[in-house]
Amino acid sequence: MESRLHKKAPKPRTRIQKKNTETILDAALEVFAQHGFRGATLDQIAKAAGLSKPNLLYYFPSKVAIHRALMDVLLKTWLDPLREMDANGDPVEEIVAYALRKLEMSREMPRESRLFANEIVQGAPNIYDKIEGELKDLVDEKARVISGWIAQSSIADIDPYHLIFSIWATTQHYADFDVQIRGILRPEEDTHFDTARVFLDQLYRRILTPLN
Amino acid sequence: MESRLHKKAPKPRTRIQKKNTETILDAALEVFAQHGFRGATLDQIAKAAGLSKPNLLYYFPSKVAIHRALMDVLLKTWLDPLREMDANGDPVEEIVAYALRKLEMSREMPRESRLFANEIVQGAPNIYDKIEGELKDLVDEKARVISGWIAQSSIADIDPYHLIFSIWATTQHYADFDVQIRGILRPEEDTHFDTARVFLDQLYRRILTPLN
DNA sequence: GTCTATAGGATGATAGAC
DNA sequence: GTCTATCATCCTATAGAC
Repeated sequence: MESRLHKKAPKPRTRIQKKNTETILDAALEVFAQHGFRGATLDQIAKAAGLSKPNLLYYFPSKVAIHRALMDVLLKTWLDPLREMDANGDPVEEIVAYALRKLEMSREMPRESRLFANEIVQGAPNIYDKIEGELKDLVDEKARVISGWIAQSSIADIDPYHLIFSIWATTQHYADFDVQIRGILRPEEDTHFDTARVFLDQLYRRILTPLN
Repeated sequence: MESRLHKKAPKPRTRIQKKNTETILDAALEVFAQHGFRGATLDQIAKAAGLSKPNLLYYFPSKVAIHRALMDVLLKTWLDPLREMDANGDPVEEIVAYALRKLEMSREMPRESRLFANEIVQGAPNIYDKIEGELKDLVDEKARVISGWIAQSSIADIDPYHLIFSIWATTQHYADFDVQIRGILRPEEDTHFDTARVFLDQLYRRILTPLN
């Protein structure tokens, strides 16, 4: 017998269930990312998923349940690039590579970035505990690594936390403020990700390289 | 007789009208910034303004009218710091000063920053014309100024547009992602704006200073 | 599992007394 | 100018047929 403490989406057992669950989450990602939690409606999600509204609610018990399911996956994948930063690698290269990986994520997963941005800008009502928890823990750990690199003069002396913040800001900006950037740079194709890559590589390489 | 082409808020003529209009806009700024356009309700705004809902709609004909009134003021004040960047000043100092002014705005006007962020992340439905218009024009103009400085070797050779984007990103991040930063840095008081100032000063000074 | 129909509540906006 | 009462619509969620 299943737990009754929390209403949950049924664990997808059949192929159809799994497929529908994924379709719904993908549709929900699209809609939540563009309109925010409150601005998104089940009608929009249902339409995007090609299902009826009640059928949506057969797979997920409520609107918040869909959003929560998305958020659970999001934070994990969102932090993967930072986790990969290797304390034993070359300091400058590790940090620059991290920034470029983040930029790559903005290009490949702009919807996830905007979903996250919507949540944070509005006060992180649904993931504040995770920010104070696993996110803070990971950042603290990596900040210590960076501090170590600074102590051994492998990189220039800068605040590790604000360095990480600046990497988040500059890279996610290309996904979150995409319309603004397109409005200014105009070009039809997305060549601005290439120029952004060059810029950020140059930017972080220059601040990190020790002055000696 | 008044124009019937566009429903408008009554021009505030008496002191009371002016005061109420301002109270409403301030309340609306608070609520829209935190919940986005769709997430905000007239009830919330009315409560925050200390007025009844119908009384709100006496001063503004609709919810969108309030939002529009806010957006009109916003874009202007938002671009003021960039306008102040002086082609005749010292190049490095002008750009660093611009970045620090933007950071100051994030500290003093976080609600405006989040209002803007909400609008852009969700695709700028209400101000896209202004982005393609006055915003693009101003950025183009200042990018030319920066290109001139690069041409005369007063600053290092970097993409002017992405430089401006990075200034927007790194500074607005402290307002828009405030909860995240607080969750990680934790301190009770807002000392992180001081450390951010030091960091950004250092950051932009280092990339801009020519290598010669 | 999927649908139509609908309950039940919130929300933007208006009517009309004062 | 400001209020109470209310309308009309939209939205989340459920009931129940198939």
